[in-house]
Amino acid sequence: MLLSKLCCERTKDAPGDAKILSHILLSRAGYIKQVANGIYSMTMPCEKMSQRIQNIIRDEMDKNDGQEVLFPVVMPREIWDLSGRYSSIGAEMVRFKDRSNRDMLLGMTHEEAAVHMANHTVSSYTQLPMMIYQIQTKFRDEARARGGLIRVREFTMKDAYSFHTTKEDMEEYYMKMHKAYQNIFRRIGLKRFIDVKSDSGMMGGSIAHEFMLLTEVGEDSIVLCNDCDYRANMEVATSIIEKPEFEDKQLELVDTGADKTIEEICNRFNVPASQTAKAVVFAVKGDQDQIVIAFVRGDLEVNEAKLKKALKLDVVAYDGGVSDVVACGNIGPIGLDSKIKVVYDKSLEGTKGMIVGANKPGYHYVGFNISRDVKDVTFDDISKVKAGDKCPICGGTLRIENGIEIGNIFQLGTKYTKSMGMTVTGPDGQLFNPIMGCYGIGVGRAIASIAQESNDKDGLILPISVAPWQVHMCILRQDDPVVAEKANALYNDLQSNGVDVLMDDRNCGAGIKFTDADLMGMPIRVVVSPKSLANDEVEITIRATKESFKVKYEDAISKIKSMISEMMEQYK
RNA sequence: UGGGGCGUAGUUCAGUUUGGCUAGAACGCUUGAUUUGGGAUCAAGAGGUCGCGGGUUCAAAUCCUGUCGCCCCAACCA
Repeated sequence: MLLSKLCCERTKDAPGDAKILSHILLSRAGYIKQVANGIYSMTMPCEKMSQRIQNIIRDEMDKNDGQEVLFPVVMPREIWDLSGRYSSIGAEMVRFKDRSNRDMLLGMTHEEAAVHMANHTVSSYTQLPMMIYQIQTKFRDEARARGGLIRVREFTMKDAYSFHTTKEDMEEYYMKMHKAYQNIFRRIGLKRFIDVKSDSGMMGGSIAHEFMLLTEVGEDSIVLCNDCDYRANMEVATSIIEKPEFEDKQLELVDTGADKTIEEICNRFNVPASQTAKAVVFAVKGDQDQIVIAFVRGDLEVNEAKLKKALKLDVVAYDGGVSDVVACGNIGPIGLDSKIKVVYDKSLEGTKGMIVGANKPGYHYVGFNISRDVKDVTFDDISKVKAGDKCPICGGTLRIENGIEIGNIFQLGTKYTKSMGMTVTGPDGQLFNPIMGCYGIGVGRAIASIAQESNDKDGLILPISVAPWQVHMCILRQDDPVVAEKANALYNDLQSNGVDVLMDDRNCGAGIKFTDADLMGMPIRVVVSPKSLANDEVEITIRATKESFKVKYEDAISKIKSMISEMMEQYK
């Protein structure tokens, strides 16, 4: 490809609204152009990178007997009614009517389509296990897209669906896909990625893992142990809660004046926050009258994902004032309206000598003993892990990092096969619902992740496994006919030797060419100039290290080819 | 869905507070000359319904109003 003709404009300035590095660099290099909120066009270099990533994904899927298929982008309401998700998914799913007034939708995930396909093709257990996958555009009308390609509304995704006769078979396959995912992320050149246990969310099912790129700009919080390999998404992370013992005293109602916050109470009584309990008010989603109060120890926070799981209810922050609930701010466990649903965190189990609100203006209880003072309490793990907590596996110290979700795998079970009525004849001649797994990777997000992780002050540093071109040739003194001829000959020979080359054939200064080459990030730069040609040499520079050396013109092709295969080694 | 910010040339922005001459700069682009190893110099040039609609005014990029779009924070997020 000749750079002079490439539809891809590099700029010195990033768009004013680009805030994070991957967005800035991909924009400046001309790889992406925003068309609307969360909707981007990709120029040729970006699309080539996308295709290389897709081919690596394909390779790993095919190694696991995946069958590439294509589901429709537009689906009728009916198959989504079967799974119940036509109504359970909100505004994120784009719905519309076709010309004959039928309800249609844009695919945001394809479990329904996968089950529909499998249901009409598989009738015997002898056809299982089977995995089908596609690489296709999805549309999710996100409440807020952000960060360039990090979180978009329209994106290319690989989604795979496997069908099994037994749970054991599904679990075994799940582990294979887990391994395939690690291979994919390593092969596209990501370094700081990990897998974490995650919440299965609205996908349903039991076990799920997310693959995360650790980066400060990540939207997810990940809990990691410094001493063992425990790691989990904040949504499901647990820790060993240390429980300091406080003296068991008689329950006493104390006038605490205007003091309300944990901090004020701690100061008044000179006690640690862990000797208090705090109440956080929620309401059931869609019904602000149905109030839920979560009690956690004063030094902890409520983890909403865990709370929802414990309640088996979707809750949201209560938007009314606290005084609507108990007529004052001092919410406590004693004497609450029985209509209010109450959840206690495990951190409060067995506690004595605590200070809690009294549900009475200006008063708190001191000496609260939960097993003595409250009837029929059950405890759930609903608190958030904090940095410095003890690891639930080894007792080591936990830390928290941010991450971008780059892939996820779910053990779905029979959620979709059952609801959509997919049955297969088993070995015993009886019908059963196949057990499913599903596995997703966002291709655009992978590109953003590479850009986010692999760069320096001058621009992108693309791994050779995904770089749109392996070699970026710069011709200095394009106007010199000898140089131009030699450069063109090298360009053609490299291509006929199977090397992907981008050649900067513009008649402009060296600085401009080097700056653009650095920004665009191809792994190998080859400079052809009068200076080097005077010694019958060309200059080769490695983008990642800026290491530079000269080779004889006639040796250039073999040297470059051997460099490429050497560089490719680590992405095999 | 709350809160905040922004919309002026291909790009990044100034100008809006306090209405007033032909709407500006830099980068990019075109032409010519001189240049040519880390974003060159000189000269000439093209490029704008100031997001869109309505209103106030002798006069609107500027004030009022409606609307659309974009960004950030929070909530949400298979």
